Amino acid sequence: MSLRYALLAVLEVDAMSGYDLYKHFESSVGHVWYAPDSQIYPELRKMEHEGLLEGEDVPGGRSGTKRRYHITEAGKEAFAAWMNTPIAYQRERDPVRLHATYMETAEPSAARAQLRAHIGHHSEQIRQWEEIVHQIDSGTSAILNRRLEKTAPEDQERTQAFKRYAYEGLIIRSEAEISWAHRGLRLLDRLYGPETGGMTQGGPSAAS
Amino acid sequence: MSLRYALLAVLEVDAMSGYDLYKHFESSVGHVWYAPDSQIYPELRKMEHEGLLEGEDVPGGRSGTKRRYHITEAGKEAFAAWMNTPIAYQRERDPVRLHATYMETAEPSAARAQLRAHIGHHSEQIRQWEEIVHQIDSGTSAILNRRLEKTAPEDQERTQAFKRYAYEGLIIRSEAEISWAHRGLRLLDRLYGPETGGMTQGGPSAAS
DNA sequence: GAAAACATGTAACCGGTTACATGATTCT
DNA sequence: AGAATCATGTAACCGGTTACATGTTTTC
Repeated sequence: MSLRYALLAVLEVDAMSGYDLYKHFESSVGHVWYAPDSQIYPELRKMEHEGLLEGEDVPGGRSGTKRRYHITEAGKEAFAAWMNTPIAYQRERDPVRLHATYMETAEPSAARAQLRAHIGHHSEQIRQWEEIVHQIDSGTSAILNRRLEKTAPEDQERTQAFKRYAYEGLIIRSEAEISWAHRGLRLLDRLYGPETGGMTQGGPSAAS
Repeated sequence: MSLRYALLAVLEVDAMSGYDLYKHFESSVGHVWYAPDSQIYPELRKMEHEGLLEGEDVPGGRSGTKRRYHITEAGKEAFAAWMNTPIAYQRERDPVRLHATYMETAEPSAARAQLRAHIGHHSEQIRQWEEIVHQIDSGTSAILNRRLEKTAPEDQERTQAFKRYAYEGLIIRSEAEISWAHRGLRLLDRLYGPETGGMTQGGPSAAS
């Protein structure tokens, strides 16, 4: 249900085609709300039908025409209403914790691999997000700059601050995951003994 | 896709009816993987059809008969295979961060309410989970004890340790959310000034 | 006598995933 | 000439949500 608000958020800055939005999602909003093209196109049509957007065929694109959507007053209102409405919390459905709950039934090597993959995944995520935080701080984020151009000067600091704040949240979350996974690796060492039969010596030396 | 593994995990300890499982989900696995009864009943039928479970009508229940499912060898294998397979990470879809990204467009009071609700929600979660951790530690968790009865003595410590570990993960996660939300409240104070027009004085006094 | 718990479902719907389809254009 | 990019979709499927339906039995 959030896809449409992600789309509205982007379209508040600029009118765009479905393809533009799809590309946009790969680099900006997509970091917090992924959507494939096959979901974006029908959703745009639906939103147009509901009066949140207006589309017009412009002859710009490579192949004849493309459909450019711009946000309507109703669309702006819908977005503002969503922003001022508290989020409804979903009930827990956490595959990682479900898996961990029964780890005694897994092979220790598979459990270790799982936790290492968890660390790897979240480390990579943090790396990406920190890059973006850096771009936000240094004013080198093309997408944010585009948005700031359309923002009243007195609101620019806030716009920037909240973008940064959202990415900080992602980073904090992933850091918590990593520290939990390290704890899990130590637990595995305690319960099954330190890993045996490594291929090479000189693995991670004692570093807390 | 994880529902069936949650069901298999429970049925490894004991044969049960759909209703038993539904009740069970409210108190144990449901903490990491919620499922409503309307999803459990058809899934059990499906799993029976696929040979992971076998069901028999037993005349026990209040109203005539009930269908009791027990896990088959194929079911045990499917669960073991799942346990030894790394989890596939889903692409980001994070309503809280999506919301935070555009917080400059919300009314400051709504943004504050949002973050306070976030803190409230996760505080309550932590409270519940810590209670369970305490039950695990003190050996007063009926469900865990039931499982431990069926566990080989040399595996009991591990079983207990991983249950605790999973709940620790939930707690760590929520703690990270709370600290992020506090940071957000401080950010709101900085950007809009401290909250005005409170109804009562003597709100939260300076406590870090 | 009413409410809660036992017991099991169906049906409509929604959001999201994966795969397939098509065709032009621009870059290498 | 072939690959990548532009551009837009459809269709089948899956997992999950919400609401509705039904009837018994136990507890207050």
